[in-house]
Amino acid sequence: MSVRSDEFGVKIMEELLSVFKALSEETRLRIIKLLEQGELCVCDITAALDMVQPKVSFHLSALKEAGLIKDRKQGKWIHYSLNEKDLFRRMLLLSACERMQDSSIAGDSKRLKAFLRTKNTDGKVVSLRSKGRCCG
Amino acid sequence: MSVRSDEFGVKIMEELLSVFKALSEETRLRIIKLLEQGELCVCDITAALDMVQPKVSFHLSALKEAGLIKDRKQGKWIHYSLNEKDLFRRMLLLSACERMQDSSIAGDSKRLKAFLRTKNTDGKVVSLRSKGRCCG
DNA sequence: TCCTCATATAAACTTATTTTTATATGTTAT
DNA sequence: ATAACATATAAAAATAAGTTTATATGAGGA
Repeated sequence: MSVRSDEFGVKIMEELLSVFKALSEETRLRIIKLLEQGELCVCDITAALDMVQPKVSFHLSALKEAGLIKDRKQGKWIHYSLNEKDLFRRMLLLSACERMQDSSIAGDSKRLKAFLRTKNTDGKVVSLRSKGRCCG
Repeated sequence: MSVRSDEFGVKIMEELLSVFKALSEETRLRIIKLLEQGELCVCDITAALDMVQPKVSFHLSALKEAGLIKDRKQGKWIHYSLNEKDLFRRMLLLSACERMQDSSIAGDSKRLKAFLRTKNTDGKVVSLRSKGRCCG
């Protein structure tokens, strides 16, 4: 039982724990459910959940730390999306999302859609590469 | 959106959370890994983990509450085992156990085996229905 | 350059979870 | 009946996680 193999073991356990911990909080599950529909930036998620932005950032960082989501920087914005690279995480994300098809999170999706509408109809056409405003 | 369906949704979310929360603690993952080998009573697990008994009971109750393990009373003893009824939980238990094949938990299994040996060789034959001592 | 926006980070605070220690409950052996 | 044992539970103490409020950073636009 070498030091090296012990450290390897500890890492595996810590990784496993960080994934389950990330999934064991309601806000984070709601974020995951929102991201099921595709890439979203922080202000989208903040609007959908109707929460203050640092709170959302806090949870996004836990999810990212656990390897469940990834981010993509684009100018001022950071777009988050589900991390589909790893099969284990993918399975967890899928089965969690599958279970969350209920009315308790319907409001999130509703608010998201409303917010995305205002983003695209405030006079400026917002394309993927646009430099316009992100939040209405 | 009736009250009934809201309550239903809340229950689903809470159930999902309780399962992930149960899996997001190291002691509990170690217990699950031990139970992979089969039914164990509290004193077995306590010896294997080298922890105080109320701590083990505390974590067992969290796992049971989440539906991940079940118990069976037999005289003075309570035997715990993985709950294989539900497919989702079964998948989680399996994939968690699969990942825990490392040296950081090898000691648990080693201590368990040593403890089980003393249980069966302290002069009394301990059968399944035995009324003898459980702990050496 | 200066201002605004999107997001992150830090510090103080609040809440939740875990651990410990002590004790209760129920079972079997004497 | 009494004692020993296996386990649970409760209360207090310790630790961890989440929330809030304020501020920092870095990118565009004016």
